[in-house]
Amino acid sequence: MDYKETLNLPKMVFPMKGNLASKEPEIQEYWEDIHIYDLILEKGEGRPLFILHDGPPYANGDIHVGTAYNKIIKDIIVKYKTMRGFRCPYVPGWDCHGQPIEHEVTKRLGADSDVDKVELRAMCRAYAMEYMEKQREQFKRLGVLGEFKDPYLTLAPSYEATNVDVFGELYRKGLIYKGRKPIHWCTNCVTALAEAELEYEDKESHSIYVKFPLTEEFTTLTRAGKPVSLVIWTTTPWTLPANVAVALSGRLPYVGVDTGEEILVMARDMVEGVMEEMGVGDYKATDTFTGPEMEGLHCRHPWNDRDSVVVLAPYVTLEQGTGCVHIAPGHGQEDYLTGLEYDLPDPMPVDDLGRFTSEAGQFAGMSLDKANPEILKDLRDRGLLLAAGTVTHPYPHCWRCKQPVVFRATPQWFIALDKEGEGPSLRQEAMDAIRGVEWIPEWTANRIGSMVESRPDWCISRQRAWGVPLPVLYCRGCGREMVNDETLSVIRAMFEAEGADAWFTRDPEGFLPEGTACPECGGRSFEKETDILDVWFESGISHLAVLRKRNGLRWPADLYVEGSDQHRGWFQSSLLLSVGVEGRPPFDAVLTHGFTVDGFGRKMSKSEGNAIDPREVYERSGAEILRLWTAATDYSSDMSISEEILAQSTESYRRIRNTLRFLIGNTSDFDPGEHTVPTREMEEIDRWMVGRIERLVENVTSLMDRWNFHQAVGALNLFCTVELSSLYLDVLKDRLYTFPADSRERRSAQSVLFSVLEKLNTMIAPVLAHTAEEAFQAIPVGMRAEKSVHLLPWPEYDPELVDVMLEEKWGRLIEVREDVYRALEEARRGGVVGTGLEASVKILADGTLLELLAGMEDQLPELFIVSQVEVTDSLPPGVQGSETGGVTVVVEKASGEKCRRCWNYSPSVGSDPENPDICQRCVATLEKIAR
RNA sequence: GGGCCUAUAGCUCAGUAGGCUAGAGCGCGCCCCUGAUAAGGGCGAGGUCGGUGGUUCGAGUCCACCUAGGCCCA
Repeated sequence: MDYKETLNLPKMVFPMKGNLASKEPEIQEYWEDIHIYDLILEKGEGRPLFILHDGPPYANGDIHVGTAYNKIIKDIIVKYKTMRGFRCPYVPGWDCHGQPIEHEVTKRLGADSDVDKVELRAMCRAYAMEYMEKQREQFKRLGVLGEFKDPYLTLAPSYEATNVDVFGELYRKGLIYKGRKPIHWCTNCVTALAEAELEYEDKESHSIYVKFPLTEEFTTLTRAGKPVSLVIWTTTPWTLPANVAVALSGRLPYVGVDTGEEILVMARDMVEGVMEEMGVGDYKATDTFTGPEMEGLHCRHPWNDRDSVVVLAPYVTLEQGTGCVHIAPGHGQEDYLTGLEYDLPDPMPVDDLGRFTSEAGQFAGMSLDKANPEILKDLRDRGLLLAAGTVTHPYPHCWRCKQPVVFRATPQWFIALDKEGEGPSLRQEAMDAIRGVEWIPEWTANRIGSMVESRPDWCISRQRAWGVPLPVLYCRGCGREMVNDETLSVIRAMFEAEGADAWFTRDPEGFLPEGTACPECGGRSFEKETDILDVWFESGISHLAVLRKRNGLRWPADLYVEGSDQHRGWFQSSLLLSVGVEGRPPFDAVLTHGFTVDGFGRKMSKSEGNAIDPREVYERSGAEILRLWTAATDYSSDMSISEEILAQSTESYRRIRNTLRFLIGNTSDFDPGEHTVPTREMEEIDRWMVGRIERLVENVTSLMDRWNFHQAVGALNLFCTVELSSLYLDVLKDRLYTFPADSRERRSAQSVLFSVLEKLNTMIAPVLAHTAEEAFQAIPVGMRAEKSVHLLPWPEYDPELVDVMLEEKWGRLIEVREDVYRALEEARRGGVVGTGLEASVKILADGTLLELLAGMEDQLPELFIVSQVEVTDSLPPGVQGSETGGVTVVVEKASGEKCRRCWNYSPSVGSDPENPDICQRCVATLEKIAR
C-alpha cells in the first residue's frame, strides 16, 4: 500500500519561485482594475487623516535608486498608516520648472536658435511632462500607490497661481525686498548664467599687486613716519573701481615689510614670494601681528573719494596672493557675503554689455577689456602698482558663446530673514517653529536649525524664462514698483485661468485695473518684471498649493520624508514660506533619510560604474527586492546598495516567501469558521506559538510606530527563520501530515498556522506589497473579507494571548532542544544516525529541569523530531553522554522499525498483521480515516 | 576649509543608563533529509568593535585627535 496517499501533504498552490518581474505587473494590473487606491480611501472615510506630503522630484531623467528609495519608504509608511486605521491620501508631485530643463531644451535647440519665451516655455512644458510621465510609470512599477492619475505639478495653472498668493502675502508683510546680488553674467549674450551653464576653461589674466595706503595710524607698524600700505593681489583689475574693502584673515600672522621707504603689509608666510614678484630683494620684515588688530582701519582707494576699510574674512588663505584680499561686493560671491556682514556698499559700475558706467569715473564708457590696461597704467602712474604680470588659470566661460563671463551684482528679489516688523523676524520665527517639529532622527533638528540660523536672505529671483514670473509691474515713467492687492488678484486670476504663460502673452496693462495710473508720476504705461521665481519658492509652497487646495487633504501635513539634502532645500523653503505666510511649520514631523551609496559607502556615479539602476533591478529581480532592501536598510545614515547587498535581499525574500508558501499549503483544507480550535484546547506548543505571534505583533508595531522600519523587517525575517521555519513548522510536520485531517491535534496546529499566516502576511504587506497580495489571493475566496490585502487592518496586539509561564517553560525546552541537536550532530558524524527520527534520546538532568522535562516527556519526541525520548536522573554504568550545554544527552539508535507511513521508529511496527510495516499510531489513524 | 552625520564578523543589523569569553540572521564550510525539494533541518568557522591617545577599577558604549566616507556650505 502506498501510505503517502493517506497523508495530508500540503497543497502547494503558492509557487516557490516568485517570477516577480512578470508577476508584479499582473498584480499591479489587478490593483488598477479594482481601483485599489480609491477603494482604500473610500474605506477610510471618516477615519482620522494622516497626511504624508510628497516632495516633488524634478521632472527630468529617469528615476535612480535614491528616488526609488524615497518613494518606496513613503509608500511603506502610507500603507502601514492606512492599515493602522488612518485615511492616507497620497498625492505624488513633480517639480516641473527650472533651469535644468530650460538649459536642456535650449541646448537641444542649438546655441543660435531664436525662439521666443512663449515658444521656449511650451517646449519646456512638453519636456517636463514627458519625464513626469516616465517617472510616474517607474514609480508605479515599484508598487507605489497614490493619486497618480492626478498628481500635483508645479506647472499646473492653479499651482502657479498660488505662487502669486504667497508672494503677495509676504510682500504685504514687508518681507520681500529688491536688492542686489552678484551673479555670473555673459556680456556677450547679455544674460545671466547659472552654475550649470558655465564651462571652466584656462584663461590668461593679469596678475597684479596693488598698494592700499593706510589713511590712519597703525601704531604696531608706524615708525619714523614711513607710510604703511596693505598689498593686495588680483587677476581682475577691472574690479578695482568697485573695491570697498581689504580683507585679512582672522587667524594668520601678518607682518610689515620695511623696504626702506615704506612699510608693506602682507601675510607673514607670503612675504618671500611676493617680494620676489615685486623684484625687491632688500627688505626687512617687522613685527608680527594678526588681522583683528587692523580690523576697521581705513585705506585710501586708488581713485574714489571713499575709503577702503580693513575687514576680516574666513576665506583668506595662503594659497595665492598676499593674504590681503581686495573686496568688491558687486563682483564676487564671497565679497558679497563679507559686504553683507560689514554692511559695506556694493558699487557695480559695469553695465549689461560689460562697459564701465559713469560710476567708474575716469573709466566710464570703456569696455572691461579695454579698461584693464588703462587701469594698470593709472595705478602705475600713481605709484600704487607694485608688480604686474600674467597668470593662466581656470576661468568660467559662457556655454553658448564660449566667452569669459563676469561676476556682477544685479537687481534681485529677496525674502528678508532678519527684518523685524510687528513681531520677530522670519528667521526667529522659523527657529522657534523648528523646535515644535518632530525631527527624525533627532539630530536633524540641529542640522536644519544651524542652517536656518546662518543662511543669508533668500534670493528668490532668477533671470530665466521657464518658471513663474515674479508678479511685479513697474511704472515705465518713474520705475515705481506696482504691487498691490488689485494687481495681485488680477495676476493670480490670469494665472489660474491661463497659467503663468499669461505673463508672457499679455501686455502689462492687462494686469492692472483699467485706467490705472502711477501714484508717483501719474504715468499710465507699465512694464513687467522679467525675473522668475526661484524653483525652491515654487516647491516650497506645495503644502499650500496642494494640501489647502485639494479636497480630502489637510494642512498642515503630518509628515515630510526626504533625503538629507533637503534640509537646505525643500524642508527649509517649505518651512520659511509656511512660517512667513501661516506662522507655523507646514509639517508636524520630518523624517530624513541618508543618501544611497555603493557597497563601499561611496557615492554613486555613472562614470564610476557603481550605480544601481532601479529599473534594471525590478526588471530582473522584481520591485519586491528593492522594497525589501529599502525597508531593511537603516536610513539614519547613508544607505549602501550593491549587487551583493541585493543578492542578500533576494535571499531573505525567498525565506519569507517560502514561509508563506508553507503556511498557505498547510491550511488549504482549513476553514477558520468551521475548524478553529479554541486556544485553551490547543496543543501546548500551539499555544506557545499563539503567544509568539502576539509578541511579534507587539514588537513590529512598536518598531514601525517609532519609524524603525529596518528593525521591524528584521523582526519579521527572524520570526520566519528562527521561530517558524527551523522550529515550529518543522516540529508541526508530523502532526500536519500524519494525523487524521480533521483531528483536533491537526486542527489545533492549523488554527495557529492560519492565524500566523494572516498576521504575518498583513504585517509584511506594507513592505512586500505584491507578495502579500499574491499570498492573500492564494487564500480561498470565502476566507477573504476584502479584495486586497491592503484593505485589511493591521493586527491588534492582544496581551491576553501571551502566557508568560508558557513562554518561560518553552524557552527552557528550546534550550534543551539545542543541546539535543548538538548531541545528535555528534551521533550523525559518528554514523549512529542519519535523520533525527532514527534516534532515541536520553536526557540526563536534575533539579527543576528534570522535573520540567519529565513532565513533558511525551511531547519531547515531537519537539526534538526524534522517535523516542527518555528523561532520567542517572545514566547506566558505562554509558557516556555528550555534555554540550546544560544537560547531558545520549543518542542511540531508536528501538523498533521505521514506520513506513510516519517515518517514526517504533517497536509497535509489525504488530498489526494487516499493516505490518506501520506503527500503532498510524494503524489507529488509518482506522479513523476509513470510518 | 567650515557645519552636521556615519564607521561593530564577507553582507544587513542588535548591542539598553560603561561591567559576562561582543550577539543575531544571511552568506560561507561540513553534514542530514528528499512528504516545503532550484526547498527544509543541523553543526561549525568568521569581528576585539575604523585608528591613536585619554577618563575610569573597568569602554564597542564617555572625551580628544586622526583616517575614511556621506550631505550641505565655502
